[in-house]
Amino acid sequence: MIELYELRQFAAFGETGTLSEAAEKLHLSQPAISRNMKKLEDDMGVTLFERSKNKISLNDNGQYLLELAQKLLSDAHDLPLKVREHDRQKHTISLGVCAPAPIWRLASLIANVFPQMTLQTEIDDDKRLLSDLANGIYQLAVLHEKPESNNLIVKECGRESLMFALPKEHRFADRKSLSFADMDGENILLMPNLGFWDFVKNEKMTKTRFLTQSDRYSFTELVQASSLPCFTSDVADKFMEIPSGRANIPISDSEATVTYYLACMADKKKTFEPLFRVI
Amino acid sequence: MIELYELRQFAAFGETGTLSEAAEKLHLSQPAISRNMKKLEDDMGVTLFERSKNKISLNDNGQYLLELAQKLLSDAHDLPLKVREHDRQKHTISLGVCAPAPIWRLASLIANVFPQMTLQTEIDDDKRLLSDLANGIYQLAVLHEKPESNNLIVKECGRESLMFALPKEHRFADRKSLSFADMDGENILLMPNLGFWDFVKNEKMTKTRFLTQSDRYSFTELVQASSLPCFTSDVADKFMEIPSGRANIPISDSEATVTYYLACMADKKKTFEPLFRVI
DNA sequence: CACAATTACGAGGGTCGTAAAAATG
DNA sequence: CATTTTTACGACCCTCGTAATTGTG
Repeated sequence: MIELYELRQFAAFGETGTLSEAAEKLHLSQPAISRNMKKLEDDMGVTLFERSKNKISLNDNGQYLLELAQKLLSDAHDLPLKVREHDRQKHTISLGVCAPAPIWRLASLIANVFPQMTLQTEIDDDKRLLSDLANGIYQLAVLHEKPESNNLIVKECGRESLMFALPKEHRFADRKSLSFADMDGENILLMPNLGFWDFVKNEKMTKTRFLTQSDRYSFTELVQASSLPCFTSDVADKFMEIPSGRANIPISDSEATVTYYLACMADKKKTFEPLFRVI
Repeated sequence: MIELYELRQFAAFGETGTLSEAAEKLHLSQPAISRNMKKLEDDMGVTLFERSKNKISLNDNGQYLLELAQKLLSDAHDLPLKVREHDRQKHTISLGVCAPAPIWRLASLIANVFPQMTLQTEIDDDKRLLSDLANGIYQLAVLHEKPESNNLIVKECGRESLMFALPKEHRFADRKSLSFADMDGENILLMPNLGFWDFVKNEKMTKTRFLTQSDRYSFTELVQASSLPCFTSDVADKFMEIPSGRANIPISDSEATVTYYLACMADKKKTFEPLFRVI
């Protein structure tokens, strides 16, 4: 019977070129490797080595076995990792979202309903969210358009209205509302990874120069220090620490207000029913 | 370190359902399996079993590991077989042919030029022969159309002219030549696996009813006993035992005479040069 | 009470290391 | 003569088996 330790030694030899180095690599003695290579050769039933009196090297069969052995050893190495990953998946809920805001409320709800589970969130677009929900990468997804599929369980989970956060001295600071067009062309601070909200940047405010700052902490610092407009929303206003001294002006465009929908596959209805009930 | 013997025991348990049966299957004692399953579980770092006091079964992780382990064990099992097959390939020349006739002469030539090699032949159509030649399944191929590719070494290796072998009492037995059309509609004995010659059956003699007999010995028996026409060729006439008492009538159609071409990949020119020289 | 799993302990196989020999450049 | 492989021999690890224990249907 072939055992992995033999293949490990064989691979070590194949990678080092001499029995001595292989032995050193594996913290074994040369004779041990020498013996086991003979045994391996015997088990394989064909020659694996070119042997001269004080030199040994792989022949064609050996080269071939080396490839196979490396593949097998790699698979064997991954085995515990895969099983642990499989186990970990059982204790994590993977949530895909189309924008950051829905996470804030859902995170605490999920933590309450499934106290022993850890939450893993990822931002992606609606299309990918739906397909990755179907193939099991996500157990839950938050979309901004109500999906029409009868193997999904769907429930509204909040709305969000985008606003401009303007410094008091801004010329529009006392407006009751603004449109995207009103502000288009200004320099605006922007936090990236806004999910589907990126469409504003790409479609509604094409003339605007956006200054992005990826780190969330740095971003709030920047907002405090700067006199540039930035975005906020009613949801952000409730859940996040808002830069003081700014006027939050609602955005009049219909696209600035969205409804979020939480979805899971129908076959997981029972699992997530407790969550859907408290939303 | 995980070893295969542990996975073998785990797989045996997974397939039998109880430690006792697994032990019996592997000719081991239950305690041995019990211990090793604990060790395996320990090495994996997650629980693999549902344990009650006198019942043990796979949990979800265990089920998952079972799949992975079976795959790995299967790969490990194949390892010596693959290496032996690889070794065998070094001692065999694989020859693809488009029809049986070229084999007869080539077989003895190859045996003379490469005495230590064994010859393996297979019949296939020209298209497959060329692609399988390129991807290394064949080292040599015999085609009936001269291939135009500059990474091939090609040389003519004989011609073959198809003939009808008619019993003396057949109405055409004293003809000097016949066309496919002349004989179309008769009942004809046919040996299958004729390679590209099948086009005759499929295109030239569509009205004919062919009686096939796959075994070569039975076929010659049948030919002796029967008074039905059959095919032969000038090459077959030279190399095979020909049914006596038959008239061999050449076929006048141009398609009934072909030239065969032996080909190998250009990078094997040196290997097969001795063979090409004697053709 | 038959059957399954676990625990405890001793036996044995096989893998390892040390030492020595042989061969090479 | 340093380096490498192979052979020989003894030690020890580790896996196995037997026997006993516990628990279940």
